[in-house]
Amino acid sequence: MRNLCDHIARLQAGGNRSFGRSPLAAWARFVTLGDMIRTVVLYALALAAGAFALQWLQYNYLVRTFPVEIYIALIAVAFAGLGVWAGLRLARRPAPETFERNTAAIASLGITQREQQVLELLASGKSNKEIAHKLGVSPNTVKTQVASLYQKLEVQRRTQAVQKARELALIP
Amino acid sequence: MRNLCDHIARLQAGGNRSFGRSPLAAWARFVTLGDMIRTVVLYALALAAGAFALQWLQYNYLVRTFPVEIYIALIAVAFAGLGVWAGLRLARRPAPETFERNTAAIASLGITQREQQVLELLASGKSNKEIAHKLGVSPNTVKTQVASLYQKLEVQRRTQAVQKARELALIP
DNA sequence: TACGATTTGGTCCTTTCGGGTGATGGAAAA
DNA sequence: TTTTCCATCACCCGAAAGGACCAAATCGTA
Repeated sequence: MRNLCDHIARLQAGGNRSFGRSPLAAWARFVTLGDMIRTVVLYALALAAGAFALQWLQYNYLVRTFPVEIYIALIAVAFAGLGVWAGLRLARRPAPETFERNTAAIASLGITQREQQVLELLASGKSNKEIAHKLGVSPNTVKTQVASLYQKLEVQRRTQAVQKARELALIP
Repeated sequence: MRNLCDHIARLQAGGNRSFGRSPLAAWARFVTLGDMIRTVVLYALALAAGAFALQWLQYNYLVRTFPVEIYIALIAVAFAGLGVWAGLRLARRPAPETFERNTAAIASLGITQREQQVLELLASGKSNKEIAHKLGVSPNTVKTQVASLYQKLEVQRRTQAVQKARELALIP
């Protein structure tokens, strides 16, 4: 149940420390549904407005004055610009600095809440004694919990534990 | 000379661990000039090809068969699609996983090359003995260098050293 | 050449860490 | 109700790490 090798492949897919290779993949993973819908609606509205304006211009002024090529060029430029804007907006990552804890990994490794707290303090460079003081428990307890963490993470030293926890997105 | 507090403000600006807020800023910082030129040229070629195709269609078939509104819609859709593609391409970050060592911080803290090597191995979870074996020196030497690192980083434990080095972008 | 920085190595001592074992009380599940 | 899991604490022992010294060899530069 606690075999790391069996889990890593699945778990790492859950972490968000690895960014997608294509912008579309990145967008699909990070943009919320509401954000997507808003963007699409905005783009549709802009298209409609543009089309309306073009219709109006067509029947009232432009076609009687300029050759059709200029008309075509204007449409092309306008919609290309709209497309670029929409593309940039779609590709924008909403919150680059957020960190989502890989709860799937935590659950799968059987790491308890208390052990999570200990892990965070451990990763921030605290000693067992400091962690014990901060959590209001005995240093011996912290030792036990740290040892349990080592077992579950399959490491021998605290620097290795920090390294592995960061890889698995257990801590920021 | 080794006062951390005096340096952190300046040094942290040199690290690249903070990503730009707007996609354009991110693009400007990460996309190379060559990449930009290639994208622009590709887009221009696509525009030219589209315009040529439209001209051909206009004088040979479409305008004699369909009303002008359909023609306009086709142009709009085509160029909007082109724009979206170009926008996505422009917004794509070329190498999301790159890490630039904060050499300014390293120099300012007076961290030597050998100490950098030791720091990386230390951060990867190795013990002093393992580091000594990997570098082909005595464990005592590694102890001295690690102690020197602690002084320069103003920390007491190796987990703190890892933490601080990561903050200052001294290591990935 | 002399000086300073770097790299290397050492000793002695204390503290911290890591592994192992065992035990207790409470809460949740079987 | 019994069992299991979690959190807590204790003890021992050895290994690792850390502090405080010292001191060579090397190398670039003033």
